[in-house]
Amino acid sequence: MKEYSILTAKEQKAYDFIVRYSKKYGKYPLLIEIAKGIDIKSKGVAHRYVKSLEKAGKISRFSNKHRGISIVEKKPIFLKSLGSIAAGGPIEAISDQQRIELEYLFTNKKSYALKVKGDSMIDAGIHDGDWVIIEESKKFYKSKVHVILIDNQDVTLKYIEKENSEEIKLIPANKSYKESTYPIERISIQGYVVGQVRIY
Amino acid sequence: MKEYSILTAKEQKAYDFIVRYSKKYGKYPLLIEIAKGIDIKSKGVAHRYVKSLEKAGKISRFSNKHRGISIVEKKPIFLKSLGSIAAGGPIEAISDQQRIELEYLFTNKKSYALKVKGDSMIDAGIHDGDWVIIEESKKFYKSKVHVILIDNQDVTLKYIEKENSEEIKLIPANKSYKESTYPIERISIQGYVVGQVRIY
DNA sequence: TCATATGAGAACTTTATGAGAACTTTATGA
DNA sequence: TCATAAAGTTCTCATAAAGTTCTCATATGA
Repeated sequence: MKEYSILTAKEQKAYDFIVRYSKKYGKYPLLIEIAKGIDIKSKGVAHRYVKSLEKAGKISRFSNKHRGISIVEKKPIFLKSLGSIAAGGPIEAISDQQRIELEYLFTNKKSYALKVKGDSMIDAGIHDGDWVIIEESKKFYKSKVHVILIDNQDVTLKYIEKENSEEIKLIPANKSYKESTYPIERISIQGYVVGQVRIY
Repeated sequence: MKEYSILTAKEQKAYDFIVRYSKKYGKYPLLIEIAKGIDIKSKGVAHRYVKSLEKAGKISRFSNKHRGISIVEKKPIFLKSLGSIAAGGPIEAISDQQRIELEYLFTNKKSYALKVKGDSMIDAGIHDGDWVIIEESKKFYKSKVHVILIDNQDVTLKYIEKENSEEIKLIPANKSYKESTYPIERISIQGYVVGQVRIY
């Protein structure tokens, strides 16, 4: 029995048929119709494919019901809007535009997430235990928080400034911490923070 | 058997073929197709390369499955490991468990998102422009940040304490702001903060 | 010479696919 | 309600194709 979600050729064909049928007739097909639709004669075999599709999460089924199939819609990451809560307060509902922005943050192939330890960036609103979303970059920007690899060994989150042609200054966002200066060759910029997430 | 991740010439050729094939056909190749693709005749040898690629972390496999190969993306949505970046720094990689937690945060049916205006909760790490994920609740908890509707009109984010049987105290997380007390009938608790997101 | 990389191909195991019988459950009409 | 037809479920049997493991063999460089 299958344990993964890659479909075989026939499973894919069966799935495609179910989608086509339901769009055309507004209802889901019988097993015997699926069998005919994928050029086989046995409804038992059709049933086997239907069970595989269920296991793969492509459809859901109501056991024993006639036409007891339904297609599973993929649910994207999205957030519901505010609904009944009145506007005008210190919070506002999220627009579709912002929703897309958020979706991008989590699906962008060039970014990855790191969990923060320590509080050296607390004044930038990045707390111990938060996650930061990093976009890869070799360059640095004055206003962004960067992921920096020091001596190919230690990783840290800091603001960056160019001290002179051979040195770089790393600036924490916490008054209890000091700035530090490193020669360029000891520093490797990994990327910068594009997002931050906290789970309570 | 190999213990390191440098590919031999033929392994690289096999990997390149798999990438090309999957882009061209939208599915992964059979062993015999890989063999042909790298100019050899033995599917047994192709299998040996495929196993090496798996060991090197370039692909993953579903044993015995036809076309049971898939290419490992270097940067999945939520990074599995830090790669060359050593541990011990102030950040750490995210585990699958945490990834599920995050996914839940955004797909949970009972929660919604609000955008924060103002800085009354800044000491709790909730800044102006952040989004907070709210889980609906009529009850309140001393340690949680709540969404509160006042006089059915104004919405605010505050900590809550019970002052006495008829009054409730709303506590901001910002020393510049004062606590305020309201009679219970003017207050409606909407939910509490379970997550927070910031886009830079 | 020894370890490694490479290749062929046989032998074996597992998967993918199909037919269809036998049985259970559902839908439906009298 | 109840009988019956229709649909869903489970099962065995079968076969081709694909994956896996293995031995044998050659070449090459340290």
